[in-house]
Parts: sequence; structure tokens; C-alpha cells
Amino acid sequence: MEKSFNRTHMCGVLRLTDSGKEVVLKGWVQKNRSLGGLIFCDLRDKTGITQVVFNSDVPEELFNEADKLRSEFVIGIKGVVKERYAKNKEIATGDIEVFATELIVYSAAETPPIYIKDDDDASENLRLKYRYLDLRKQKMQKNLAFRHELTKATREFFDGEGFCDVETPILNKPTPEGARDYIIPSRVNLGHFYALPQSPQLFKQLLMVSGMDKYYQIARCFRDEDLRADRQPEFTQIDLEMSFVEVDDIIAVQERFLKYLFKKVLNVDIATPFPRYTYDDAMERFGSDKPDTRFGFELKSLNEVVRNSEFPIFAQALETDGDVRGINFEGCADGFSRKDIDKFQDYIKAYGAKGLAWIKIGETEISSSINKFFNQDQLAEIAEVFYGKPGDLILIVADKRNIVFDALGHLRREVAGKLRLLDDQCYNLLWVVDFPLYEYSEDDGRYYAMHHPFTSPRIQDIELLDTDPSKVKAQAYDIVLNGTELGGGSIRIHDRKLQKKMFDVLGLSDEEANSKFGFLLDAFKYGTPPHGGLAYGLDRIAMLLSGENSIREVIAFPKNQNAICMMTGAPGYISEDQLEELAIKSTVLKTDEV
RNA sequence: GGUCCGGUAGUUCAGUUGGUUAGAAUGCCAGCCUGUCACGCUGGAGGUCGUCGGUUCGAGCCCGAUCCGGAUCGCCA
Repeated sequence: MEKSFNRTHMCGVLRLTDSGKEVVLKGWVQKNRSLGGLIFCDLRDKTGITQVVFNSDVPEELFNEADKLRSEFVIGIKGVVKERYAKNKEIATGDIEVFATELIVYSAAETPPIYIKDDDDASENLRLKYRYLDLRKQKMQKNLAFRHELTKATREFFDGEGFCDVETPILNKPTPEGARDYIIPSRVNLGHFYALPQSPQLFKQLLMVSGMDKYYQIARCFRDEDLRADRQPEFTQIDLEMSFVEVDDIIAVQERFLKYLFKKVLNVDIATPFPRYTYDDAMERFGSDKPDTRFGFELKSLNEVVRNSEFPIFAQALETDGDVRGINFEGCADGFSRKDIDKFQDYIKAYGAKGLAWIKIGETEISSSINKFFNQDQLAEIAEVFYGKPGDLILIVADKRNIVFDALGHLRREVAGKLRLLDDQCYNLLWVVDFPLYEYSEDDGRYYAMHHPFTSPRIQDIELLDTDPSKVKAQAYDIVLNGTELGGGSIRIHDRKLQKKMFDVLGLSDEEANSKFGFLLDAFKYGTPPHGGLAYGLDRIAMLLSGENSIREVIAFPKNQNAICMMTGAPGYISEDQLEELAIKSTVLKTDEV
């Protein structure tokens, strides 16, 4: 008998008011509970779960068929909605159940390797291998829907502000600087290669030259670098660029955008304007260019107080132009044992610091790991720098400046985490501005662009390009949420002479500049508006706002830490024939045996 | 590329000083069960202890190599 019926409701929607209706539901069997003469079948789709009942009123054939249902079978049922004898307050449909009169089994299912439940504790590896099952979980369905809400709100906002969505190429010219490119061989141009875009940077600038005025794109980007919990080889940016704007204009638009976004997807009101920190301030106070301001624990310099100390570690740091800095973890003197502090010491060693000095302020005396070199008065003097009071714990690092910042910057967050100060209901958005334009590499003996080589210096710093490039600040800005960089951007150079000077400082000859970026420099000959923009990491935003701690939880089919897709096995080998056709030869290449 | 942690039943894990037949929970299968919703009860099946080599009378356990996974540093203009 050919049965056919159309779905009338989703599995999460029926309520007491639907009692008496005949309905058709379709979905996956979450759980089949047979009590002998009575069967309860939890039917699931992306909207929720409805309990279906088969009892002795149904024909024996139907009952026997229902008895054979197992988890993840795909079925359809027709039945009548009734109020439950025993209600289940845990689920939205818990007041009702559907007494089945018909059943269709669309598809049987083997026992799945992971349970389709939010609190399933399968390893991530297994979840990624069977991602299509993992995505059946309510939580994952919710995350993907949330991401959709994010992109929808993003489009609504930028459309409303007059931005135009333009697609830029995926097959691009390789760029030698910056992150490693994913390389695509060209068959029709043997020996030539495309690169997948690390970002649409140059194209969006060219769109400004084209008079597009306001551009945005939700753009896929690719970087062949090592992965992290918040880094995937392919990721998505909300990318935008505007003409005839200055830093304040762009920041104003972004503050409107984020205010809109938070209201729309979280129903959270955030206050604008966001605080702005200069790069130097952020480093001095928080040891980081993406400070988490949900808690205090600011860094303080001890250089002056310990300048004449005989403690060799401090003395050596100061002699070599390093720094001695510390943080007062207020009220933590009793909370952390020597063992805890040892763990903190191990923690900061990962960032290159060699040691961690501690000072505990007691009611009557000050104890310290460096009391052989500092008497009570000197320790009190150090404590004074931090306005230390009894019960405080001061931790100190002495080393090269960047190591001190790095170690203490991470330490303050680590300690705050231990103290449960990282409130995820709190959204501290801030701007970091006035980044240095260049970073000097000791190893290579040259300057590198901190952002990218098209970032404009501050107008007042242009003269310094000739005299002291390390002092030049960029018209660049990062947007930071709770210690995570959500995005960053800059005002670009639109003047060919300035661009040439920029390349000069980077040690890029005219020939090199032309061969790498000639198309952009050419374009600038023909009338270029001042312009600037910004790009957000969409995956990171989705991760933070959905309360996840890995971007893999908000990407449908992510790669693992080795950039492998556990489900498909990508990347794979290719055949000898394919290699030959592309004129690629290498002893390390293997080919599929298939 | 470095450092650290891990790999034992379908799954999540335990496994003492190296010692008889490697366990638990859950899942799965069968039987019983009319108000369950983590159903219950009874029974059952299920293992190349990642792989290779070594030490030993004897290895899940010790040693070496290797593969795989995760965290992290470097890296990510």
C-alpha cells in the first residue's frame, strides 16, 4: 500500500491549544521507548522534539512496525494531538503528545557512532568525522542559525548604509609577503600559479578607484598557516571599504554597525562610542594590543624604583634596555599558594619570560621571593607603586620589553580566569588606535609593515619616514571585544609618492614594487579618492557572541588542527596524469592508488 | 619546526609494583513490561590495549621508534 501524506507541523511547535488536531510530523527518531504494550517515540527535527504514542488501539501490524523503530530512523507519522497524562516540563511540546494512526519509515539507520545530544561527550575528532550527525544536535543547529542571523543582520545594516556587495576573485596572483598562500596550479598557463586570497585587500582598494564609494563583502579568505582554536585555513571576513573618509568616519560607521548587530542578534544594548586606547597605552597598561578590560590588574613599570637594585636579574634587564614591570593582583595574597605561583611562572615561560618574582603584602610585614635583595623598606617602595595594601599579591617580570609585555599581558588574563572574572555576559568593546606603521626585524635587519604596506601613516608623522621610521604611527585601528581582536583596518595610502616612500622604507625596489603591485600603482595614476576600510573575522564574532570557545563550533564543516577535513579526508593526493598535465614534478608527491 | 598531554569495547573512561580469563558506565542485541521521557528488570554479544621493534619466564603497564589526535609557542604582513 502506497502511503503518502504531507507534513503539517514541525516537531517543536505543537502546544496544548492544538489538542484534537490531526497532524503529520516527519523527522528522526530521537529515542524509542517500548514499555511492552505501549511505545513512546520521541520524534526530532531541527525545531525540537514531539512525543509520539503507539498504544493497543492501533492495528497490530502498525504496533509491531513501531516496535522496530530505532534511534535516527527517519519516519513520518500521522496522528491526533492530545493532552498528556504526565507532562514533561523539560521540552516545549511537553504538554502534548501525538497518538499515531499511521507510520512511514523513510529510512532505517545503523547505530550512530556519536549520540545526537547536546551533552554528548564524543571526541572532537569523531564529531568532525561524522559531522553530518554532529550537526543534527540542537546546539549545532542553533549555532548555524545564529551565524545566519549574524550575516543577515550584517547585510541589512550595510545595505541600509548604502554599501554595495561586490564579489572579488578567488584565483589571484601570489603575494610573497604576509601569510603563506594556498597555491593553485594553472593548466592553461603551465608553470604559473594562482593564489587563494588571504583577503580581498587590493581589490577593494581598486573598487574605490572605480568609484564604488562604499563596498562590502562577506568574503571567504585562505591562509596556509598553522591552526588554532580560533584559526582555520579558510575563514570568513566581513570586509568593507569606504571612499572620502577619515579614521573617525569609519569608526563611527562600525560603532553603529556593532550596536545594530548586538541588538539584533543578542538583544543587548551596547553603549557608543567605544573607548579608544592608543597602541602604546594598551601595551603599557595591559601588555597587549587587544586588552581585556573586564577586569583591572594593570601593568606598572618598576624601572625607576629598582634602578639601583643589586638583584642581578633586574639589573641585567635594565642594562640591556629591558623592562621591569609588575601587576598588583589585589587581594590575592592568600588566594594563591607558592604552588599556584609556580604554575604561573611555568605559564609565562611559554612567552619567553625566564622567571616571576612575587611580593605578598601582609598586615605587619612584606614577604617576597626576592627578599634577599630587597629589605622591607625597598619592598614597601615597590608596593607603593601599585598602591599596594595588605592582602595584595604583586607579580613581577624582568626581561626584554616585548617579553615583559607578552608575559604579563597573558598572565593577567590567566589569573582573571582563575578568579572567574571573565564574565561572558559582559561585552567590553574598544578601539586600539595609533599602531606603529612598522615593525623592525632584528633577524632580517629590516622593517616590515605591521599591518600591510598600503596602510597610511599619520599625516604629522610623514617626515619621520626619512628620519626614524620606527616612530611613525599608522592610521590603523583594531576593534577588540573582551580581549579578542574582532577586526582591524586602516586608512590607505592613495598618493603614489607616499606609496613609493613606504616601499623604500620596506626595502622594496621600484622593479619589485611594480612586479608585485604594479596594477595597483598604475590604478593610482588615474584619480584615487582617499579611502579606508576594515575587515571583521565573522567566525570569531559568531564564536564569541554564541558563547563558544572554538570557531569550529560555528563552522559547518571545519578542518582539524592539521588542516585536514576529517570527514572527506581533504587534502588528497592527485594522479600522475594530473600532475603531468600541470607540469608538476616532485619526489615528495604521492598519488592516489585509485 | 619546538614543548606538553593523550591513543584500552560502538562511545566515554578505569586499569595498583610487570603476574591467572583486561574491567565499569553507556550504547547495541534478545526476552519481559500500558505512562515512559537518562523508562525499568533479566540475559547476551562486543577488545590485534594506535603500529612496529626491544627488555623479561611473563608487557595494556617498562624502553626505543613511528603514526594519529589535542593544547601551546614560533608562525598568522
